[in-house]
Order: sequence, then C-alpha cells, then structure tokens
Amino acid sequence: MSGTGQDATHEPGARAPRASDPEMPETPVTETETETAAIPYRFERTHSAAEVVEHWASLADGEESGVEVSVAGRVMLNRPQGRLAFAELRDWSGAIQLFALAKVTKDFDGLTRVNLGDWVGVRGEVVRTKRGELSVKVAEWSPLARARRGFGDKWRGVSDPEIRYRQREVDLWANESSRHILTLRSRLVKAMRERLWAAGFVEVETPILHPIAGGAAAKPFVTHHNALDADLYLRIAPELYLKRLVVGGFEKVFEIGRLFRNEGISPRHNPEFTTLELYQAYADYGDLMVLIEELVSGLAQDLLGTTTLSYQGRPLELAAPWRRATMVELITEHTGLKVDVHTPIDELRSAARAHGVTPDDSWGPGKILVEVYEKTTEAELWGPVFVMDYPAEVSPLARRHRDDLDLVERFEPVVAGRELANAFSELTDPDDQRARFEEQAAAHRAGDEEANEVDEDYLRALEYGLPPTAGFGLGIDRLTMLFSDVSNIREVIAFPTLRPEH
RNA sequence: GCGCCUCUAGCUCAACGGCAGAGCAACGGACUCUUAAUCCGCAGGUUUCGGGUUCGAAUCCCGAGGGGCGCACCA
Repeated sequence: MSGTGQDATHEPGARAPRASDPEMPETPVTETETETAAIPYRFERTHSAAEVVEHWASLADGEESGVEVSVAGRVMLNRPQGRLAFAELRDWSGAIQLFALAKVTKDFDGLTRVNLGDWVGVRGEVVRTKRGELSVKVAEWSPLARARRGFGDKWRGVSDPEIRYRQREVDLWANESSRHILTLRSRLVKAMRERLWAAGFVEVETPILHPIAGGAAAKPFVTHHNALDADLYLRIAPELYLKRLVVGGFEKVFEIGRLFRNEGISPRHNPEFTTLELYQAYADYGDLMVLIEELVSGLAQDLLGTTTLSYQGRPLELAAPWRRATMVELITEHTGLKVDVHTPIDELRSAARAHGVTPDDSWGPGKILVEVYEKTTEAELWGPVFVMDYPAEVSPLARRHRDDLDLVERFEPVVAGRELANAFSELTDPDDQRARFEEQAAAHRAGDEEANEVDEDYLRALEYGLPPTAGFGLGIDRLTMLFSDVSNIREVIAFPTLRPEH
C-alpha cells in the first residue's frame, strides 16, 4: 500500500468503534466473538501424531513415558465416558488418541463437549492405556477452531460427488484416499523435477497469455488485456516458446505447467490440466522414446517401488523397453487393413466407412488414416507402446520422416488405451514451417477452430536457426491417474472445473 | 453438444401408488480404559424445482436445474 496515513488495523486496540461512538449502531458482543477470544494466535506443537506413534512405539500397556508433548489437529472421534474421556486427534501425519481424566485435565468438561471436526491443541504426557492404545494424557488443551459444519458420517464420510469436488476440504478430511492421491501427485511432480534436473535439464516458465494460440490443435479460451486493448489467449501449449528458448541456447529445457483448452469436460478431460513439456537439442524422436520409458518407469519405481502396476483391474508393466510399432502396423494388427498414406484416397475412404468413420471431403489420406487409427485401434492398445510415424498432414510442427516425406517422425506412447504423451523430431526448416502454417491457416479460415494460425514470431525464431531438436508433452494428470489407479481425472485435481453453482 | 441413469433430514441410506423412516452427526442426560464405545431422551423434511395423472404421488408422466456415466472432442 501507499504511505498515506497509518494503517489503523495494525494498531492494538484500534478496533471498530463500539457503542461509545454515537455514529455507529450498537454492536453486540456475539457468541462468535467470545469463542474466538478463547483461541490463541499460535500453538507451540512439539510433535506430530506420527512422531509420537513412532517414538513411543515400544511403550508397554499401562506404562507412562514421563515425557510431555504438545500435539494439535482435528478431533475425529470423541468418546467421553463419565469422569474420563477418549478422543482421536488427527493431523497431517496421522492420528493419536487423547486420554483425559477429570481429576488431571484442565477444563475436562469442555473437552468432552468438543464437536467432531473441531481443531484442538493439547499438552500432556505420552502414555499407553491399559487397553494398549498409545495416547496423550491431556493436562491442558485449547480450542484452535470450531467446526460449525459437520464432516459427514463419521464412519462413511461423504460420497456425494457434488460435495467431494465442490467442497474438497470436506472430502480431504473425510476420505483418506483423496488425501493419498493428491499427495502422490505432489510426490510425482517432485520426483519428475529431480530426475530432469539430474539429467541436466533447465526448468523454465513461458507465457500463459498468448497473442496467438499455437503449438497444438485445440480451441482456446479468450481473454482481454485492457491497457493493450488486445485479445489474448490462455495457452493451449507452451511448445513454440520452448523451442524459441532452444534457439536461444537452452539445449535441454522443460516446463511443468497448466494448459487450457476450451473443450468438453469428461472423466478424462479437465479444461485446465498440467503437462510436462520438454525439448532436447541434438536429439531425435528415438532419443525421446528412451527418455520417456526411463522417466515413467523410473517414477513408478520412485513412487510405488515397482514398475508392475495394476490399473483398473488389469496388469500393466512399465519396465523399459516399451514396444515400438508404427501406426500403420498397429492398424493392420487390429483391423486387417493394409493401408498407409500412399493408399489411393478412394480406397482409404471406403476402408474408413467400413470401420465406422465418415470421412469429410476436406480430409486427405493422412487425416483419414489417423481417424481410422483412433476409432479402431487406440483404445484397444493396453501398452505401453510407442505408436510411431504419423502422417505429415496432421502434424504441422513435426519434422518429415527421413524415409518418407508424407510422414513425420512423431510418436505417442499409449498406456491403458490412452495417449500419455505426444512427441516428435521438431520441424526446424523455416520455409517448410511457413508452408505448413499456411495450410493450417487456410483450414482455420475455412472454419476449423482448432487449426493453427501463422505465428510470425516463431518463424522469425526458426530463421535464427533451430538445431536438430526433439520434444514432447506429457500429461501429468493422466500419469497420476495411472499411478493412483483411478479412472476419473477429477480425483487427481484438487479443485476440478465444475459448473458454477447457481 | 447428444443419449442413458440419478436427486429423500447436516452425512450415509430405507420407504417404490396408501400416515416419510433408520444409523451417524447435532442438542440434553448417564457412565473411571474406550477403539465406529454403550445407554436414555430430544429435535430435525415444501422428498431439487415447476406442472400433470390419480380419491390419494417421494413413488407414475412432462418440463427445468444439479450430479454421474457413455458418445463426440481431446491430453
């Protein structure tokens, strides 16, 4: 804030005028204010619940440790029993029992009246009860927050998705699996960063507000900058900026961040989602296959202690190396069709119709091929498998295949029927890139909202020289789903996008 | 965007054309080793909303809204 006048709210005693001020209506002292007055500004905690459990694991039944600790958390169960009482206190680390006795616990009656969900801080000796439960024998305690609202059924918690996702704070206290999944996600991102840093990659942040939404085929969100009086787009991919950093000399670079795509919401799609996007100079897409299979299997090892997963009841082996197969090989395997980008277009069209794909007149052979692949083959691939060599027609940013100029050196690792990433040897030729942009721009003008526009800034960067480079984007939400064995993307996002309430 | 399913007390669920209920939570009480403690008491509802059929609707029908799943789109 500016330096005009003192900040009255920081002055002790300078509270809002009360009844003494004739200008102000009389403000009664509410129950809330008296409750709040009993709540300290800080609480000196000496141990987490888990630390108590670990440190005094060998305490015998009925034994007293002689050591006093302070713990804090939310009361999840409360069992007053006349002149003694038990409660379960849960904090981030776990849970510990509170044991209170009327003759030793200060404000014993108050403690027995604590509601489920209330936060309390407790000081007392670590003991184990006669029945063998490690406990803190409460000498004194303090309320830290009252739960005015309940946390659902104390045994079943809450299961209504409306509450679970809109009021995640309730879900997280009520359902251990929700806490576990979000913690796993945090550990995954941390381990991913550590592996990439160790491999010499530099982490960067590129703009989220883009003047042109490029780097992927998707509909963007539009926003407006008032001072510039310019429309800006929330990024659909960081790809073009990251490659400009490679032009600038960042030979191994990555970004972990949020992308925004203005598309439908489904159990596998959130409008904002997180990806790892990575570029490596002097490398081609073959190098990336090794990098990805080692990264993903290594993360499984880091987080789960194994590369052998079970996903939705089916076994999934992530150990490297993963199978490598071209898209046309896989189409042939799954449909018996012997087709490729050079197959006469009429033949491709009828083959597509025979497999439930209705080709649009504007589609070339490449587009038809990809549609047939996605319709017939992709969901059947359990994998992991690297699906290689996409048609150039559908890949405007990828470099043409060294053995076939109608293909590009692109692959998608498919795991459990879903693409986990998208990777290619990057197109480095500014002239070819301009030509591909022009094709996209024509499609955009013809009504394809997902087609790219010509990005002159990016073309200029390529003219300064992009060395041979390979890069990929990998969905972190999807990877977390895989590792936590859930089928709905909302489970791995703390606050998934929902229709606004009312 | 389209299709199917769903919505009952704060939470989890019964009642499925005939008086809207239970457990937990909350509230009041009993209880000196509980473990989802137990026991007694009390309170809690325009059955998501709006129409319709019927002597009678939480229940059947139509519409709206929220949610779930599938399809489409995509990662």
